[in-house]
Amino acid sequence: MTQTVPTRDRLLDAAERLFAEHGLDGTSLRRITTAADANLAAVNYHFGSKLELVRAVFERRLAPMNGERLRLLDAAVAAAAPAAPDLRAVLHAFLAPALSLGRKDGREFFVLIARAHSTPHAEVQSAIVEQFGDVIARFGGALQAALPEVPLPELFWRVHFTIGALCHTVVNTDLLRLASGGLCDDADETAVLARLLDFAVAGMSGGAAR
Amino acid sequence: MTQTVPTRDRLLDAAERLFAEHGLDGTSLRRITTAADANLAAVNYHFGSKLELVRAVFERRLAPMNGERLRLLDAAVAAAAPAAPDLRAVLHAFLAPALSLGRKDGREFFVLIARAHSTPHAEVQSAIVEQFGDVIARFGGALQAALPEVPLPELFWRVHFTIGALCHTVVNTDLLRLASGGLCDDADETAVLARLLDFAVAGMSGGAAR
DNA sequence: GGATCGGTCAAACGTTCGTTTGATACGCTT
DNA sequence: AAGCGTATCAAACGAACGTTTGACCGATCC
Repeated sequence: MTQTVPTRDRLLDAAERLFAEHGLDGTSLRRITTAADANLAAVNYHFGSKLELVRAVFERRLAPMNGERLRLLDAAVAAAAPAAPDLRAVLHAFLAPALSLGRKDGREFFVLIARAHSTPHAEVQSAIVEQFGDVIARFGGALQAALPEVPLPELFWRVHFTIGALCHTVVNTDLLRLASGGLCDDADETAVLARLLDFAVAGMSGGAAR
Repeated sequence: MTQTVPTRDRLLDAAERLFAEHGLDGTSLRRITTAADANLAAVNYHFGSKLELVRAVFERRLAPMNGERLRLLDAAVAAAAPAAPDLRAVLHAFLAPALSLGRKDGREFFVLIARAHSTPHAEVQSAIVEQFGDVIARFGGALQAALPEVPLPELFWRVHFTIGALCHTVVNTDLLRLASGGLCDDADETAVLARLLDFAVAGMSGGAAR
C-alpha cells in the first residue's frame, strides 16, 4: 500500500497528536513511528533527533498563528490611525488567532503548547519563547497606546492575566463543560471569543471600561 | 549522622521540589531518594509506588488550601447575611489562599499543580480533581448569589477565565518579570492579590462593576 | 547498465527506569 | 536475653527508552 502523504508529514501529524495526548516524555518514538506507519529510525533520519522533531512540531503551528496576529494588529492600528488603536480591536488581534488555532486542526497542538510551556526541558522552552519575540514587542506598544492612562507595570500585569484566561480557555474547555454540567457550550467559537473579549476588555481597562 | 526529620517527610519534600522542577516523568525515584538522603527502595516501602507518592505530595498541600478557601467563604457569607455576599469578598476567598500557597513554602508545589493539571496520566489528574469537589460547589453557589443578574452559563465562563488568570499568575510570574524587563515586581503579595482581584472583579461583573 | 542517492527496514546498542528481593540493624515488649 | 515488627540497605530484575548501524530498495543520472 503506497502512502500519498510524505513520511515526514505523517510523522509531524502523529507526533503532534500523541504529544498533546501523552506529553513529550510520555510519547516514545516507537509510538509515533507506529502511528505514522513509519519505521522506528524514520524520526532520526528526517529530523536528526526527538528534540528536533519537537521543535518542528511547534514551528509548524506557531509561525502562522503569530503571523496572523501581527496582520490583524496592523489592520487595527491602520483603521484607527492617526488616533490610538481601539482596545477591543487590539485584544481581538491577539486573542482571535490563538483561540481559532486552538479549535481547528490545531486543537491538540494548543494543548501541547500549554503543556510544553511548563516543560522540564529548557531546550524546548527556549525554542517556544523565541517564536513570540515580535508579538510581545508589537502588542506591548499597541496596548500602551490604547490605554495611555494605565501605568506600564499595571498594563503588563493585566496582559499577564489576560494571557492566563486565554490559555486556560483554549486548553481546558473540557473541564468547564464538565464543571458546568453541560451548561457551557464551546461549540460556537465566535461566542466564546466574544465572552473572552468582554472579560479581557473589562479587566484590562480596570472596571472603568467602554 | 542521624536524621531529625523522618524519611517519609524528607521524601515528600524532595519529591515536591524535584517534581516541580523537572516534571513527574522527568524525576526518577533515584533522584528523589538521593536528594532525600534515603535509599532507593524507601519510596516503595513508605508509599507503595511512585504514583502513590505523587498523590501524597498533592494531598499534603491541597487539603489545607481548599480548607482555608471554604473558611474564608463562610466568613464572607456570614458577614453579608442575610444579604447576598460581596463579589470581591467571595473572589478574595477563592484567590487569596491559592496565591498565598503559591508563594510560601508551596511555591514549587503550585508550579507542580499547574503542570500536573495537564499531565498525561489520568490517574494523577483524577486524584487532583477529587480534591476540589466541595470548593466548586460552594463557590458556584456564592457567586450566583453575588451576581444574580449574570446568567449561569455566563458566570461559569467568567469563573473559568478567572481561574486561568490565577493559575497563570502563580505559575509564570518569572515570565512576567522577564517580559516586563523587571518593571513588574511580584515581591509584594498583597499588591499582586489586589491587582488580580481588581482584574477578576472587573471581568466577572462584565464591565458594569463596582 | 552500472553508479548514485534518498528513503526505508529489521536488529541491535547502551542507558535508565520502577520495582522487587533478601539481608541487616535498631527499638520495642515479654 | 530472646523475639518481633519497623526501617534501611545494596543488589539485581525485566522492561522501555533514544539512538545507531548496515543492508536493502527504487528512481535518477552519466
